[in-house]
Amino acid sequence: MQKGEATRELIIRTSAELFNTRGYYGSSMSDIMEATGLKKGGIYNHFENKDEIAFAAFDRSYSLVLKRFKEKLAACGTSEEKLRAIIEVFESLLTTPIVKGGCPIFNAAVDSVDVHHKLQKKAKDSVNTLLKYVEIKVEEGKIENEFKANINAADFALLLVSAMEGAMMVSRVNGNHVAIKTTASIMNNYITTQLLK
Amino acid sequence: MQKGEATRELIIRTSAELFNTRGYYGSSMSDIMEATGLKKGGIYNHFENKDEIAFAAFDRSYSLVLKRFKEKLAACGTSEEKLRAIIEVFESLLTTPIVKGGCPIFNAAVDSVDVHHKLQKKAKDSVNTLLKYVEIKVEEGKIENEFKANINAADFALLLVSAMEGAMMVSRVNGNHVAIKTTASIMNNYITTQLLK
DNA sequence: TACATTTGCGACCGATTGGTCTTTTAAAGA
DNA sequence: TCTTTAAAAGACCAATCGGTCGCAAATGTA
Repeated sequence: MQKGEATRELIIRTSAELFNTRGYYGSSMSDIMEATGLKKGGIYNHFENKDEIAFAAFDRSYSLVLKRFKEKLAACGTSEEKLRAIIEVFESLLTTPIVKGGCPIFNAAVDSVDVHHKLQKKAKDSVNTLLKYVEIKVEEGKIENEFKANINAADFALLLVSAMEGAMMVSRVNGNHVAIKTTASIMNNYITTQLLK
Repeated sequence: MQKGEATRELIIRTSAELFNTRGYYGSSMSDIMEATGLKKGGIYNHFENKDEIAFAAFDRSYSLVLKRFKEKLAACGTSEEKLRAIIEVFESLLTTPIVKGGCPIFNAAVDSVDVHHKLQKKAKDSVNTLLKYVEIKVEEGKIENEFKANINAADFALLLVSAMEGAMMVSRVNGNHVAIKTTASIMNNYITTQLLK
């Protein structure tokens, strides 16, 4: 009764990486079999179908990303520190990955758009939750009088997330960390010159 | 001897849209057959295999994107106008698409990373060409004395492209144009306050 | 140890994948 | 118009896709 749970988690952990690097259609059941070392029956004993594996894998990746954000930010005092920590976490998704292949949230979004309604719904909700999360941190900084009162929290959140995610794509395709690190430093500078009072 | 060329172009045009919306593995030969109205023989008469179709489709999309940039910018006088035109073109990739599904360059990059070496190479080169293209426009603006001398052209190009591409992903997954339009306006504002002398 | 239950194996399934090849059809050139 | 050449059709192929199921092995319980 606990062996099964361990196997289930092995499948989720393993396939999360597959899906995040190769995408939904790029990852076959055979790939999952090979990566886990299990055979068909061993996998379908724990999941109804491929979709259920993908959902479970996404849920795991998503919650781990959120967890990393929350843990990093828990150690921060000021809102400025929190925003800089957010940038650090984005960067860390490439440099010390939770799941290989960059940001699981955006990867799932790109991967699912127009081809997998249910996964797209999940990805969409997650993207917007992430945006809202950042927005709230900016809003808090305004309330705390750290940030200028006239800046638009939602707009800045969108810029920050878009820029970091876009830069992650550039870094991935180039196979190095130049773009993500450069963009991190640009955004940090933006905070200094535009946000701080 | 010219009918064949028309068919070839039909295949490229049709499959470019398929690949850009559903990705390489998400688009099957059957999909291409259905979308073009041709049968197997009619397609393989013009292309050796699926890869060759994907390459031709990408090349077409890529050159059309570059063409749109160049045409838009040709109508511009100042470097400021050119940068704002670049932002407009990014926005237009969603609002009045060359190929449905957003930016073909970044889509191909995301789609191919870790799964399709040859396509990734093409996408990588294209991404970096695009970055360099923007960088040069910024550099020109510095030379013309329109932009501040101390700004880093490559950095700004990276920020602009990353932010617009990231925002396009957000817009696509949300099924509206809010994110891309907002980011366009943010970047335009950035030009006004940070770049211009 | 004996038994019940969970877990995993692997042969098997129909459908679909990318791709080949021969035949038919249609378009060009003389 | 007649012939040559190009283009399209579609039957066919092996391999792989996601998925099922009966059975054996391992595990947990008494």
